[in-house]
Amino acid sequence: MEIIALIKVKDMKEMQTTYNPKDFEDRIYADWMEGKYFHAEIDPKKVPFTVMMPPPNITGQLHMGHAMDETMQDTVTRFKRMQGYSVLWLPGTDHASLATEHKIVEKLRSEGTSKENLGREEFLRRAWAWKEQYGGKIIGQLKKLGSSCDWDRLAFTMDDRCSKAVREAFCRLHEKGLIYRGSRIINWCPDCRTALSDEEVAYSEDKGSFWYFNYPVKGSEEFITIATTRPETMLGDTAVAVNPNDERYAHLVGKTLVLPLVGREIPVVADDYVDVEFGTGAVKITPAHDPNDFEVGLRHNLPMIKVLNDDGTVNGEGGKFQGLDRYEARKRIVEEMKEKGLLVKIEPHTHNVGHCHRCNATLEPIVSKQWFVRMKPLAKPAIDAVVKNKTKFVPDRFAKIYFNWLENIRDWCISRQLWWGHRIPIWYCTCGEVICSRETPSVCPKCGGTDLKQEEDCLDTWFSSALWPFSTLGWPEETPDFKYFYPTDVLVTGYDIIPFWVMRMMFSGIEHTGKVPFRDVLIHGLVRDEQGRKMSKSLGNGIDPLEVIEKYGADSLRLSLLTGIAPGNDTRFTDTKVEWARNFINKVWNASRFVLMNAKGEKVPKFEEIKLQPADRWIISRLMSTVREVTLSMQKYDLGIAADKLTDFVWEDFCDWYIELSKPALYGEDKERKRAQLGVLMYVLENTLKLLHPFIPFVTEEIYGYLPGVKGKIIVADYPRYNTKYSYKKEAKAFEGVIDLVKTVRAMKVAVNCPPAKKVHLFLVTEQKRLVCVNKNAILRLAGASEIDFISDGAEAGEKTVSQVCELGHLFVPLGELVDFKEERARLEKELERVEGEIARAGGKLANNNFIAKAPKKVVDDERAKLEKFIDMKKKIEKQLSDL
RNA sequence: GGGAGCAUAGCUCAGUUGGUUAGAGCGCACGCUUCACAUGCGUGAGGUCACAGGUUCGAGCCCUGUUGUUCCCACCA
Repeated sequence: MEIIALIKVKDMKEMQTTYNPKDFEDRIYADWMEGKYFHAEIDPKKVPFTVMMPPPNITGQLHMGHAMDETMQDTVTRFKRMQGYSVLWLPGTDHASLATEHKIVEKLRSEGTSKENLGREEFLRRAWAWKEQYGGKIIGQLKKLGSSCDWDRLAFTMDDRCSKAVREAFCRLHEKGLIYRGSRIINWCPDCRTALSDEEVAYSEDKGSFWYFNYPVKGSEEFITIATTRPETMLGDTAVAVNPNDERYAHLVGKTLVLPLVGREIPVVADDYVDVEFGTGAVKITPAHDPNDFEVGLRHNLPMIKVLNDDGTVNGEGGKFQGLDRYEARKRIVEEMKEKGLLVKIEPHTHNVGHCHRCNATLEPIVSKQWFVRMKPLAKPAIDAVVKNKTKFVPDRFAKIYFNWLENIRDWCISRQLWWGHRIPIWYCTCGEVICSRETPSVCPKCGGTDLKQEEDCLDTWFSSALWPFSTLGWPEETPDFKYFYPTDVLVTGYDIIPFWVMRMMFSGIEHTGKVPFRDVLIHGLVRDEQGRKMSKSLGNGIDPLEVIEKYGADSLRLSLLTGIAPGNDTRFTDTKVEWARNFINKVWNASRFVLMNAKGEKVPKFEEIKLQPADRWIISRLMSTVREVTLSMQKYDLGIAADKLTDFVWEDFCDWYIELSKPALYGEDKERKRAQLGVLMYVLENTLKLLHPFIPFVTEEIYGYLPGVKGKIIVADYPRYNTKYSYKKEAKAFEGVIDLVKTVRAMKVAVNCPPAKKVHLFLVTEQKRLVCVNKNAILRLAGASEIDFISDGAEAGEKTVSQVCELGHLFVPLGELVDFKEERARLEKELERVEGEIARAGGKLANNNFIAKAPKKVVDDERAKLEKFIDMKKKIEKQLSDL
């Protein structure tokens, strides 16, 4: 027997009796950093595997949703790294233009100043300081979680790399005519004072009112009654529309109205857009402040009168209402209309109102000159790529959501009236020339003038995020990184981000690089609170991942986030789940400790040279099928299933059974057998740790360090491979009989209230004598028995026995005074009833010719075997009943 | 109005391409100071898989419909 190692175990005293993550998590992470294990190397001999971290906003700190997102990515990348891929997980943060600027503006306000006071330059200086502070905080949190990302390639959406890519992408789109500037109705946030894209609007059902106003018809006593939810916009009315088929108003079409309070003369127009059934069937038309009215205005060539300033106050068009806030103006207008007798009625009305997804202010649709990306030509290839499976959604139902968005997409408003962000690379010359340039131009190419002014606006933050999969790799340069790592392999993100980001990366990647940016999109759900509510600031129900790490350790947090989850489904975060995870890891810790303690000072043989016993083959077989199942699940990104299979194996098979089964040998006299036993324990432990590592990296690395004969770190160890040589299917199946026997004895003892400590004598009618003999000591120990004897008939077990049919045969246990014949009879009868039910079920199936003819042979054979087994059981139980 | 999800044990959820007697955790009951672990061990109770049809030899799983529920999108001023 070859000796692989004298136990090197750092003194076992170092391993505490309970798992204490604080002892090692930070140290382990530092070791990984030190060893540069996260750094991705361009290695032509390896296959690259690339994941781009969705860059967290620098607005604050990581929440539970991030924790899950990052854990999933880390688990996948660690798995792939161990499988031998050249793994790049590229981390970064997002400047989050609007969100960050909003926060800084708020902060300035609390300091009694404003961004206007500071000026653009000083404001940007502050913003960069903010970035340093919060960006750094986020990175610290990612490290706490155990994220194995390549910090050498850390990116920021406004760093030089990304900025260069943004300018390139903008200019290319502009040159192709896919970016234009125009006056359109856009969503305007009067608080943030910027335009927003359609995707950034959050609608909510708000309670409001419906005001009915009379507009007098010019040169007549007649009125036309309109209804509105936003009276203040009447200042900008340039028509009233009715449905062309509406007989009530047919005579008024073409007539002129006098707009109350303003005095402007406006026409009555006929337009299909108007719903006869709704309101009064007459709609005031404010083309400058309503998207539908805007369209009506275009069709009827109506003037557009903008009545609101950027901050939501009434402008000069509003006459005496000028300068009032929109809501104050609303109040005054209603009052005046009432005074003039033009207010017909007010009805309560609930309607969907758009809010700024950042500051929640009620948005105003406003006509404004903005920059847009023409979406139709870009959407098409992005749809095709998913149709053709070049990019796959996991689970695939999210492809539908993606299609839904792209098929109904409107042009993307990309300009923001903000300072923090990528400034649009457009310059205006006094001669009227508009220059789009990658570099800051010094002269106008048209007139040669040098008085060039750069566009004040910034780009939507998602414009730069859209380039993330390749801008971070150096695009537009054909850098070695770009060539090796792009396209990326999988994008991991939540379903709520599909319209903002996934979709935009898709069309941007295809447009700019000619390739889809990622092969798979792994979509996960939201992390909710214990009651299933979304975690939010306003509810105050958010749980800080760092607090959980502080209390339970990062591994526990990670495992709790990955167990019991199904792809794409929301999950609830509960304390009991983390506790379960902590308990599980403690189990791993103690099982390891047990193996190592027993191995201390022993010469442990190589696994390959051990003569395996049935129990050994059983655990090896279980290990192998676990390796296979876990690997398959991981490859399909079924992390929840993989975690379940793995934890089941570790806790039940390895800890509850195999370790217990191994004790007689470990405590026995036979030194050789003891060493062999240790060899198997060590082998299973080592492989188990490797399988667990992607999920709970810290503790597995820590324990790995204690293993004898192991060199290097587990983070770069080879992932276990399924080996058919060790599948031992038949033997493992046979061994299940031993387990069943032990369980049967235990259950019998409990059934008759036999004290667990009382050793019983077992009598067994079986054909598997050898299997039982080999495992005799383990059986006696686990079942709490004193002796086991083979008999050929139950009578040999004596009087006052209880019996039970089990997989290995028929078990009899004399229990003397404990046996209550009445109870025993009842128990057997209940068992008989169950078995008869099974016989009826299986028999019925087999009596069906269609089943025999159409079901696969294996299914039929299994059913036959089952029937035989139950018939045999029935006979034995009946005999036992008659013997009683 | 359009789309998607969910409905399985008291609670929270798994359930891989349809195929043994539908699983887990927590909780519950009973019993264990068994020399790795009480963050533990053992045994157990608990489910007409929302409802109604259909396809199939066979349905928790596939199809149709119904009900309840959650979410996304669109939106009537």
